[in-house]
Amino acid sequence: MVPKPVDGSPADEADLTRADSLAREIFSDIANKWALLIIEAVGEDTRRFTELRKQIDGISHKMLTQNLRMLERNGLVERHVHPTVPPRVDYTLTEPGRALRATVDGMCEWTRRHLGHIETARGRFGT
Amino acid sequence: MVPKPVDGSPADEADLTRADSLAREIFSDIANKWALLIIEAVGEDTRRFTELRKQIDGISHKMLTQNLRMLERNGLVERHVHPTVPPRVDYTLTEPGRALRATVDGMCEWTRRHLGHIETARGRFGT
DNA sequence: CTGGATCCATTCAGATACTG
DNA sequence: CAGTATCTGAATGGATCCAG
Repeated sequence: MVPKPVDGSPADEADLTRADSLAREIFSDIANKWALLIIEAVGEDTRRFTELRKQIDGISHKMLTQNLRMLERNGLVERHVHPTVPPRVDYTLTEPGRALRATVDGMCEWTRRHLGHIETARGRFGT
Repeated sequence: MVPKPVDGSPADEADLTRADSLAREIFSDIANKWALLIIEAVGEDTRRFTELRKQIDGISHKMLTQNLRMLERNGLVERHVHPTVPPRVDYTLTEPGRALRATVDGMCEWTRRHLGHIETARGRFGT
């Protein structure tokens, strides 16, 4: 990510470590199962809360809201509340969100492509 | 990943759900902070246990071994034990591991590119 | 040096109940 | 429908000790 806090010039050392720790924090946020699956699930469309809940399968009400808030906080998804009754909330990816999704697509594609290799690797490993 | 268990032809339904659940399991394995950071850290080179430990910073002895075992089990890293004393163990990425690393690179690049956007998004969000 | 095992605090995540 | 809050068991992760 950022090479390493090898030791910078005293002047911008603080900035470097701040940027670095921010990067690590963001990375930790998004490098989790649910966040990535949610980003995948929203896709190019606009999705409602319940749609996402059904689409992701296995995710709990709590984890979905929690991760959606986190993604919103980091500016990856946008939240549109329609002041109707019953309420309707639409989620869409922001531009950075869509950019991230492209790389997540890569991971999904990777998973599909290497399913076989992984299965045999597990066999050799002994479970 | 795999669209959804919408309902397949009875014949291969079992296979589909098996492949699907396997894919989800793998995705859950690798979509975690440490696994991705380790893959990044090993890179094109061959790395020793202690090198990784120093390079990743923040990772504990336990998490490193645990994740290395998991990555090995899934055939993403290879483990070479030199029967010397003191022992020396080298880790390298397998071909699938390197392929995955390419997509992880994308995520790192993404993080760098959008640091600014995220910081301002957080400001607007109110923390 | 590498790595397993154990103990223990913290965190996480599911279930449930309650609002607008 | 969407979301918050709380309670509780389960999983996580760090520290430490031991071994080849």
